[in-house]
Amino acid sequence: MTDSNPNASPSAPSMPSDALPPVEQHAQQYATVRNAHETELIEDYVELIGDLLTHRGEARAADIANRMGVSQATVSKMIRRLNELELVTSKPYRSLFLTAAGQEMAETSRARHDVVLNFLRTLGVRDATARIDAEGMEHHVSDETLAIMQRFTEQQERR
Amino acid sequence: MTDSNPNASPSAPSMPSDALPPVEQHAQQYATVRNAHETELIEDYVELIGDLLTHRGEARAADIANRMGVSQATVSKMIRRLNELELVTSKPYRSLFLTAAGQEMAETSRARHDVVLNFLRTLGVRDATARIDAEGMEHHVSDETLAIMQRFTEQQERR
DNA sequence: CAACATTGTTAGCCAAGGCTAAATTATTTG
DNA sequence: CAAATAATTTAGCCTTGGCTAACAATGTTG
Repeated sequence: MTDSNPNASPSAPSMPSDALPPVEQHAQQYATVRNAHETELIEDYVELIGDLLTHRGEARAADIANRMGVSQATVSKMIRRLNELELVTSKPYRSLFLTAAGQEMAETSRARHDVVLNFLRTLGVRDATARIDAEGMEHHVSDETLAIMQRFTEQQERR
Repeated sequence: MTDSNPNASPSAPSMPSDALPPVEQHAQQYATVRNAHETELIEDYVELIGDLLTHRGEARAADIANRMGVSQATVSKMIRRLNELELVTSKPYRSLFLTAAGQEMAETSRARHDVVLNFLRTLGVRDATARIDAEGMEHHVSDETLAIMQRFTEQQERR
């Protein structure tokens, strides 16, 4: 057996470079990230479809492809998946709609996204940068952290 | 052509739900995220190997597998990739070492990781949560945001 | 030092998420 | 309303990053 001393100095509260966390905790961190990766693309598509429906009245595959920056073929394949997951309904060659589950996911994602984006802006990050960072961070922020970000943003606004 | 009005109300500074960003910017956001995904696993492995070398003196495939929470076969395959990318050197059945490029990547990743982790702690996020969130956020935080996080943490500490 | 346990590698499978090229369906317009 | 254009889908390819099972090398210990 290697790694026989799994938790040398479990928490050295804010030093430059901590010791390694206990094996189980460490593995849990990575597992959480892998997990997030599985759902995040799905959420991004659903969120985008929701936004297109809200702001444009319809969500066409071509628009999604343009905004995602991928080929139409990729979008078409993805829509099939979203259909299987019962997040969208679609008739061939027609615009998309969200199921109830899809709408809920879209709203949740949108809300998280907004909290993160506004938090970054409040911190003083430039708008374009904040948008890029928020897109990536959105799926990796726990509910706990999200709540703290929200509170922080509100406090700053109340100045 | 659909989506013919690409930038209705380009920036409404901090309202609950913004309008859609211009198509090119929107595509850029997603492209940045996709890009990050390509490198982040590599960086996580390299960072972990660096940490194991620092704190344990050696980096064995079994330890990596345990800490990553994946099978040894997966690690073995990954090590081959890291070798091809000239980030690590390895002899069969022996411990790993980082090349100069690998060391640089490990240090950079570690530094980013620490900034994000300490920022979250400073915000008031619980340690275990902060560790999980930092692991995911690390690869999606721009240099600009990172600098702001660093400054924020330092300011709070100086109270 | 032989047997057993641990560690590492290889082969072969799978799903996801990209792509291009070709075929099909809708829509617009001369 | 026919022809041209645009949108969508399908087929087939590729890479990544997981997995299990079988095999090979190394290390440990009775």
